[in-house]
Amino acid sequence: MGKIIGAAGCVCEKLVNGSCLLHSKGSRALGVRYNNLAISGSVMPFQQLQEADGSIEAQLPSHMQRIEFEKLQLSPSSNQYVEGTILAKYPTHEFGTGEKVFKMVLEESTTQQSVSNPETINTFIFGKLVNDCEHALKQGDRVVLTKFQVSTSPSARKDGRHVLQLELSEETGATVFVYAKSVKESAASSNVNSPINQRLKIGTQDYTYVPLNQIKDGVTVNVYGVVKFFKPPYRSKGTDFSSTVTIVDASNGRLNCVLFNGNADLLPKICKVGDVVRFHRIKIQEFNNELQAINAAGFSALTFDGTLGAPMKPRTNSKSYQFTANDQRTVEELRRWANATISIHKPTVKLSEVKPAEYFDLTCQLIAKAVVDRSAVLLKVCDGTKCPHTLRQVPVDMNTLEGDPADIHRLCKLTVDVLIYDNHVGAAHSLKVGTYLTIHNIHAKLATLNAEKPSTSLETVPEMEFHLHGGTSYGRGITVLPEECSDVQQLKQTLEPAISEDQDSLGDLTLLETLNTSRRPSAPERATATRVERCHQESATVLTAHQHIRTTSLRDVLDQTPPQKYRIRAKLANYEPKALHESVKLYCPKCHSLQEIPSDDHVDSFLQDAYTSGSAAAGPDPPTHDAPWYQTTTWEAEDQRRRQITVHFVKSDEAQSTPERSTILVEGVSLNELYRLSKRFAMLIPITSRTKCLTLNDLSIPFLIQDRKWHYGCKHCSHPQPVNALQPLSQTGPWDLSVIAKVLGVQLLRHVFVMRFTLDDGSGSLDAFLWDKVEQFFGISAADVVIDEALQDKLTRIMDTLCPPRTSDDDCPWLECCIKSYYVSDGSEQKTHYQIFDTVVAEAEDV
DNA sequence: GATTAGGCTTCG
Repeated sequence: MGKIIGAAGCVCEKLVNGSCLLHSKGSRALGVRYNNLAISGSVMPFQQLQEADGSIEAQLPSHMQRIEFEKLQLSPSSNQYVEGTILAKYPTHEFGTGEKVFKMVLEESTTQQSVSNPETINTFIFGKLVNDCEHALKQGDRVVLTKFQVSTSPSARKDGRHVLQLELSEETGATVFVYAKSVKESAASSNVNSPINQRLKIGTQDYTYVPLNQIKDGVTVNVYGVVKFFKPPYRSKGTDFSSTVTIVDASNGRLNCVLFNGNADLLPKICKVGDVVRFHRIKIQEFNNELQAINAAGFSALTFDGTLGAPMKPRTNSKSYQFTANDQRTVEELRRWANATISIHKPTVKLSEVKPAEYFDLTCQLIAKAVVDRSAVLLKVCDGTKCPHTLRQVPVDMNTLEGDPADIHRLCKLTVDVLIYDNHVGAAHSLKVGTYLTIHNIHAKLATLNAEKPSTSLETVPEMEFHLHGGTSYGRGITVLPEECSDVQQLKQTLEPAISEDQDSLGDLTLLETLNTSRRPSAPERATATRVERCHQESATVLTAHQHIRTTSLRDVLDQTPPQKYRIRAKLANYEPKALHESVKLYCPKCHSLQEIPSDDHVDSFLQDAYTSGSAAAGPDPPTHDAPWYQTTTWEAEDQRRRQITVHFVKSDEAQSTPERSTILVEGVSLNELYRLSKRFAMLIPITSRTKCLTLNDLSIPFLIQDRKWHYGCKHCSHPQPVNALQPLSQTGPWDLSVIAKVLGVQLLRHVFVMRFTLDDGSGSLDAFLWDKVEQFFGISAADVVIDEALQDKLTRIMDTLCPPRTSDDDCPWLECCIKSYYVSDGSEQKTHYQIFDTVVAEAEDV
């Protein structure tokens, strides 16, 4: 105890020989001796102090005063000293004159208080002093510097450190004091198997840290370790958040820790593998023939960036943690060990390096986000590098995209779409745009691979998509990174130049890519798209995607074999059918069959036949009585046949007050009555009661009319159920079309536009089908246009614009289109067909 | 007041 240990070669000897400091007892005595030395002016330029109880002031001349970094001035007084911890130490450099210099970064430190907002300062050691202490000083050492000089730091703006820097050389009488390790500590750290644990003096409390290879079952211990694996906090199936952390240390020990807390903030704030953690109070128990740790009462965690030289500021939510110089030393040692231990590292992957099918951790900035559906959130993220793969753009409702449109536009070449699924959706929801994140175990999936296509084909470009799948396997999850984290600092450095570079290289057309959407664009979007597109392309149609693909001439399209996809530019020479109402068909999404909408005549005669055959069959009388879920009314039609009309009013609370919103089941009605009733009632289901129970008709006529829209079922794919199956629904309020269809066993047919466009670009001509299943191309609902005259007029106007009647070819507008080619087998031969996709009509701005 | 999870890839 109390021994002064000389450190640096001859300096040490001189110190030991030239002063009577050996065997002194206690720091006060030490202080006096130093005092004497300092006053005598013979103080050695580099000395080690015993780290012991008591403050450093006691060991320095009494007139010396500590000056905090922030109070430093260009001309310091000679009785000032600074104290700090070596955050980084750089290799020695030799000037042409033979003089040596090395640089250190010092962090202001205190011994027994929590460290908050530490300041760092660049420090240069010159001349002979370099020889004295370049090997003796280590990262993590606490030093006291006297008689230093102060100058302005030329690199302050770049490295963010103090605007001043310290310079020390023997000539000016500078001295470097360094705290020596205690004997006990040295013994513990030099032999990790030693039963003597590393004991660190912290204020009034002793904390013992157990090397991981000495962990025993049934005890509660404190440990230090380097994170080898971790799962970011996630909501467990119980009441708590859970986080799994595997730590390792130099003892070759390894410990799986399963941590729970109702507050995710109280779990360790680990950002990446390699972080250093200090856990207080973990309980060791056995599970699956292995020891594992669970957080015990009073558990607290500190997490440190694992980067060498990074600030010693722990991430924690704990308000009262203690952190000593010895803690700093331990963290530094673990950092050094971990950085030299390859198995702990996880390679960082930038977007520019992503390989197909790879799972990796992506550290990035959140540029925008959008809810896709209940199970997925879209994050648009950027890491400052450009992903070389063709990226899948996730179609998204622009109205739900959260983020600065200018940023989204500016960065669209550098951002990737990441789909976040299932249990991660909640976390994704709460992310703020602009945040720095790590998305752990993101999956880079290549959608298609087809290398042997011509370069103009869309298929040649396999699209990469990024998913964060559900579950927590492999640490899947999202971590919000704190600003000061070294990864964020690095990321910022990458992002800034990338962003400014990108700004210049972007054309206006990229705006369209941000508008990429498979749904019908909203009117303002269409208008914007139209304006941009008109200005560049003067096209009557615009693409909703694939703007990066270059245009192919129709002659080249015709020369190539299907299947292919192209971007083309052509004029609409002709189209069919000219009678636009004929362009709407019924499509079955299940069997993909296409059929005409039954004509009024057809429905009328069907209804008449149904009644006639019903009467002729002389079956049981239609059930005219009430049922628990409907009330029945019958009356006679005023026609020659004294036809009986039966209406069953489905009971619901709403029906009592608003007949316009009620549902009726009708029997024995004519076409005219069907029309009239459908105007009055929200929902109408034509039925027949030729059998004992109420049944649907045979799907030759609409099975349901809702808000005047006639809905049909597929004869091939439906398995009609008795209408009584609807009874349970009558309790649940407003009825949903798809639910009714499902309950009644009906496969709904969809209204679609089907037209044939004859396209001509001068190099060639081809017929392409317009198959507008999602009401995208015209921006008009095919189901609505059937019953809405205004929409029919609009459709006519659009077609007159695309293909003006009675004008010369010169007045025809150009159409920008995506088309794909495919084979259709015609029994004996295969014919090539073309279909338009991802294209919408550029609406006139006043529409 | 116990339970949760206890690393080990995916519906999209």
